[in-house]
Amino acid sequence: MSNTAERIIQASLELFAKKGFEATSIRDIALKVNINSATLYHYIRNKEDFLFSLMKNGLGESLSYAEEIALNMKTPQQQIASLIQMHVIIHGEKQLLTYVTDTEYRSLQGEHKIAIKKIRKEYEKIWTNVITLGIDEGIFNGVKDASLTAIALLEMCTGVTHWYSPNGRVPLIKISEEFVNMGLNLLGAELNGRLLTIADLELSSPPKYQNLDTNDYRELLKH
Amino acid sequence: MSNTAERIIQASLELFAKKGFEATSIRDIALKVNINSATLYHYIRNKEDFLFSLMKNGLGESLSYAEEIALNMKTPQQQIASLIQMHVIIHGEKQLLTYVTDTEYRSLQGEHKIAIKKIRKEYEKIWTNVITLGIDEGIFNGVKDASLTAIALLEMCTGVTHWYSPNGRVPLIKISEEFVNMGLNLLGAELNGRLLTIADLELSSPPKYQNLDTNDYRELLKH
DNA sequence: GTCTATAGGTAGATAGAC
DNA sequence: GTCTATCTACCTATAGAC
Repeated sequence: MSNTAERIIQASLELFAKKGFEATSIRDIALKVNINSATLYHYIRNKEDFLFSLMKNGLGESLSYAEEIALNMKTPQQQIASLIQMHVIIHGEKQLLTYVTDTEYRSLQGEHKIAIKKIRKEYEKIWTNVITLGIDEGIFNGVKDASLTAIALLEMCTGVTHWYSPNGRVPLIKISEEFVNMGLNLLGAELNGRLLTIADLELSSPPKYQNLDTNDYRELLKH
Repeated sequence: MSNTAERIIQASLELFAKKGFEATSIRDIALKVNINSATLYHYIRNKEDFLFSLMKNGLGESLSYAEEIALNMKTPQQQIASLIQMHVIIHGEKQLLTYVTDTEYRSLQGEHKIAIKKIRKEYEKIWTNVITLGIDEGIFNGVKDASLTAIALLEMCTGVTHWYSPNGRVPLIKISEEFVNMGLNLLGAELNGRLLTIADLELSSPPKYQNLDTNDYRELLKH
């Protein structure tokens, strides 16, 4: 795969994140990559299809991680903690992609919009199921409505993509741990009469999501 | 103030929310209001200035509510509970305005961008201060980093604007109460060894933010 | 307060040469 | 794989009549 393809993807993500998809023109991307705008169409079918590929790729990866966690982690506490940590780290490490994915849904059309909505729903369903299980088993005693709780937690964690900076005061791994603790608090997960924390859980450490920048971009383009 | 002005604002909010600001043309708005696109410029200076006015108005109202809460509520528990409830209800009742305000920051330019950022920071500061106070007084024992906690809570509550539906399963007032409970859990606010809930707090009830649709639109337009 | 007409520019996308 | 040239459509905004 050519270097030009990777540069197109990187430049597009930067522009889409900074200016927004609609405000970014084909010529803006071409200028940043230092190619002619007509050359872009050798790599992409059209602008909207390109956005769809980016979003599908980003969401698909998160979904497969979530499925793996739901399968491999034993207790609801470990499952929700791992989901939170994975979600936060991905939204920090792959900030441009998650930011674009989270903000440009409106620019999708027809079947593309339906397909992305479906992936989102599957992802959310995994969170809801884990929380439902935790409530039913009497582990999460601070909440009653699993759907509402899942959506609240998801929005809280997704928000990381809006404010996180790699140069910020708190490193991403620490942020992810604090978010796990806040999540466990929110759920009312207790251990021996005190609030459960991430230190009480045996999670795979360090999480394998930490280095995600070696992406395979092949599926994002038309060839 | 003419009826046309209100219809312009309503149509614009609907289009900006559905398609996005950049994807909405002056002609789209004019068509929806059933006027010529040139007539629009009798009411607005230009498209970007109009967006700024909408956002400034929306954020300014939230900020003044937050200032009132910080001033009138006595304890950090009451303050954060009221802030959460107010934020959630506003994001449900004024969904179009908050949605546009929360998603179109990128389309602002120069001084407008700076001004909106400043209001956001002031608003966030109120939340951070309340949480700091609660931590210092030993009331919020589940968190340590007030800034991180404030931003997490804010993102969680702001998310309501993305998924809330007036026709949904749970009424807005109930959602706001659940969010207060989740927020208190997250902070680790306890009472006699158990998690504090909204029922333990004496909040003004029903909240005055419930009916907000009688807006004064005068400041949003150029006259 | 609303219109017609239009200026001046940029948009996404394609044809076809090399 | 990259370019020049270009089509058609649409964009924001304004001038000026009524």
